[in-house]
Amino acid sequence: MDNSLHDPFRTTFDSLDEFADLISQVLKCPITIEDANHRLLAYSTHDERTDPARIATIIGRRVPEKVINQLWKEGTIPALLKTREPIRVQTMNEIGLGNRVAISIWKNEEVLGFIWALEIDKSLSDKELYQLKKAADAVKNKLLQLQTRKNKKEERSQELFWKLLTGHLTSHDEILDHFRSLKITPSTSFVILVFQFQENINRKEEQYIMYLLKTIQRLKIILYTIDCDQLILLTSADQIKNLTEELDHFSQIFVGKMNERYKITGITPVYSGIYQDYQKIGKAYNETLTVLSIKSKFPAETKKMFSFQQLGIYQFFDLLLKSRQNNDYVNESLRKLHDYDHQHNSNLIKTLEVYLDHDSNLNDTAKQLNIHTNTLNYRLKRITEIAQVNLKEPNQKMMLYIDLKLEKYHV
Amino acid sequence: MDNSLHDPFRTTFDSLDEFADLISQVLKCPITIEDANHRLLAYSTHDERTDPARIATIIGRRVPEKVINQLWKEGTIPALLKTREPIRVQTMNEIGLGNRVAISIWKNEEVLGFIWALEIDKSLSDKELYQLKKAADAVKNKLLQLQTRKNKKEERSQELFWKLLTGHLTSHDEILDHFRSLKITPSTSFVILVFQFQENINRKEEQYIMYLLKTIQRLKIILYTIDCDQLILLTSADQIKNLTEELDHFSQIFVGKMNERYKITGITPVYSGIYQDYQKIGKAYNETLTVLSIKSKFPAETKKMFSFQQLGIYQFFDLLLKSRQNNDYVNESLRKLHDYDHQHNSNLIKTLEVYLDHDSNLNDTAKQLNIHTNTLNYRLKRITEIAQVNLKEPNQKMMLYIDLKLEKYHV
DNA sequence: TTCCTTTTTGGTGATTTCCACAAAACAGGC
DNA sequence: GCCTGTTTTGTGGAAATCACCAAAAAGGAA
Repeated sequence: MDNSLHDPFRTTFDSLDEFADLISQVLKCPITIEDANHRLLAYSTHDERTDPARIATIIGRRVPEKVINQLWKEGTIPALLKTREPIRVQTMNEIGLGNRVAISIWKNEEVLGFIWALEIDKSLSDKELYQLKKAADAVKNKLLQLQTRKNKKEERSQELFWKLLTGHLTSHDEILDHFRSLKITPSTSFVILVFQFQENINRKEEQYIMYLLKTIQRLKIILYTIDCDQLILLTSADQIKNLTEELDHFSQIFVGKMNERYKITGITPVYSGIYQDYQKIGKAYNETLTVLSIKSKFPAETKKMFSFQQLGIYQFFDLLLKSRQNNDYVNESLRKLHDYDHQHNSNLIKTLEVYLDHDSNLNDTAKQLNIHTNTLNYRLKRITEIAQVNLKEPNQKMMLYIDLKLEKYHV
Repeated sequence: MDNSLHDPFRTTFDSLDEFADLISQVLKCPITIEDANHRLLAYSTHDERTDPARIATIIGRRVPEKVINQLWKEGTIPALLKTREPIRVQTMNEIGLGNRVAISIWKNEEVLGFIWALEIDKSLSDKELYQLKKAADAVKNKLLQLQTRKNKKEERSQELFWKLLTGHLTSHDEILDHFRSLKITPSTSFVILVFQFQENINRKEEQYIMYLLKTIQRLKIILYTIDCDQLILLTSADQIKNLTEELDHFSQIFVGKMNERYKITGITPVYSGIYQDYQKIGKAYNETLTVLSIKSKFPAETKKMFSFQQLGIYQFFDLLLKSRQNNDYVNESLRKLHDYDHQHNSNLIKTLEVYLDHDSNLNDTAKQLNIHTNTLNYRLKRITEIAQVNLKEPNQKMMLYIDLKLEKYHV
């Protein structure tokens, strides 16, 4: 029938792969179907011509991160998220991407996925582009089904995650059973990663987050959930050499992209230590909450600290602050230095603080203060005289450092 | 009468000075009368011959400390405290002491004071020594009167001291009034000094203590009292350059002499910071009690710390310990190092601790550990690798130090 | 045993720290 | 203004630190 010629996709099909092959046959080019997060859903096998980007996508079952990044930068993805029309992409050799056409799959106002058609030897004609659009329309219900199935699984895994976070699962075997039933391979060591947002996360932002989590492929995320203004992740720490660096990097990318792509700012990343025992997920989660709480109290000093470990002395800061305030104790040494500074317009306190901040390194300190090394030496000598302290005693030194930092919060 | 010739001292006299002159006339030599604590009570003026030690005693209204020390070492004072017979002392030029005879003044089993007779040109005959003994007997009642008068004053000053220690006197003027009425000149700055004994201080020990306090002349003691197993002193901090050193020295002498002279051991000295405001005596006292409490909890690490200031980080030690135990947190870095030490029979933990104890000084640390500097350097490099820490970050370093110390108390 | 890795020790030279001394700059009081 | 004491900067030399390399010693696994 003429009708069937006009729309060859008005037919039933069992699997998405079958449908990909159908499109491929009609358009005479290799076809790939992805979900909204650039995970591979199906690909045609009928046509063996392809390019490196497509191979990588099929092998990894998702579009490589650098390809996604490039497509964002260069505008393809933003365009696909706006229009229902096909978008043509020019060859980008640096990421192994040949000429192709993409179209987004829509359900109401939401993008469910994408269809990619490689233009290996020839460009698609306008008619073929129209057919592609029809294909995108035809596939949407299938994708919707997949999505709801995935949503159900997601719900179950979120439930599991919350049980773990709140410490409701105490038996190791029970936990492993849950993982198995959700087809999650548990890792031998893990880290809890929390992103604190400035405001509660709404539906739209949640989609952005999911998109980013799926497309940033640096860390393996086992479970995730959202709680008001927090994004909580359970990530695997297996086979990562420099974990701290990796976590820092991941957080930085996440925060950076949330900002540049969606203009969401003020996200604070924080992570727990590494744990092997899944019963300790609750503990790890509490650790991150503690870090967030300390960071919110002392934002300036803890700016560059993201884990409990890194907090160092700030782990105890509110405890110390409270103790000092209760005993209304003043560090005599610091008082004397303050007095001296006041009377002589000097800045011994500042000198001491910078010196201690720089781990008693003369060169660095002098450089930071823009003074001669000998001047610094002289000042330090004066400090030991006036404050009656011995800067070679780690104990006294630490107390000075801590009291210096505490002073800033004496209201 | 023959009787009066035999005992020329059976007579009444108004003042002790008058009596000293009487003895001097009878024995034909200069006479000095001291109380049990070697404070000058009276001296003869009839005979102008004398020696440097006597001059110094009269000028300072007490026997100089070094003279007392010498007389203890050389056995005179211990002998005087045992026998009621006169004791002869040979010239000791190094302390300006000429030949002389001394006798102790007894009331029942207690020594109330001493009479000194200088043998400038001639030695006292046996008859004269016998007369000296009679003089000592005659003067005892006068001394007893003085003592009870002094005791009353002491009682009043102790009462004042307790009021100050417990913070019952809040008005500055009121405090000054009390001082004036007790004829005590208040100093502009003071320190509370507490000696913690191992057991309650009994009557005999109290006498020893009073004796030592009166004879150690390094610090000016304004008020003192005894509370069960504690000796509490209010000392002036005026006109002392290096107060800490002075306090350390005083404590050391006190503890040393209590041991060598009276075999009382296990005394822990402790002192407060310097305060100007007499209303803060209570605060200063509490400070010393805190120090004592911390020292009793962590005796090994706080061995050489005697003031709150010196405690440094140990000021918070029990707070930190409690916090760590509550959160059952383990420092990952230290755990890794411990693991490594265990597996490889190494001693990175020890190395790190000594290094931190020595304020990151390579030379000192290497010397203490009996290893080559390069070995130490190598180990430190390994430590940073294994523990994943940056030893140039004061924050991390401090946390390591603190956790290292805390570990020793994880039971 | 040999082989391999880890650890210790030694040596060298560039850089940094520490110390003493002195000249110059500066500030405050008179 | 001048005087005095404090602060800054400069110089120079001894000691310490740091970053290398390399040889020797130790310890473990095949």
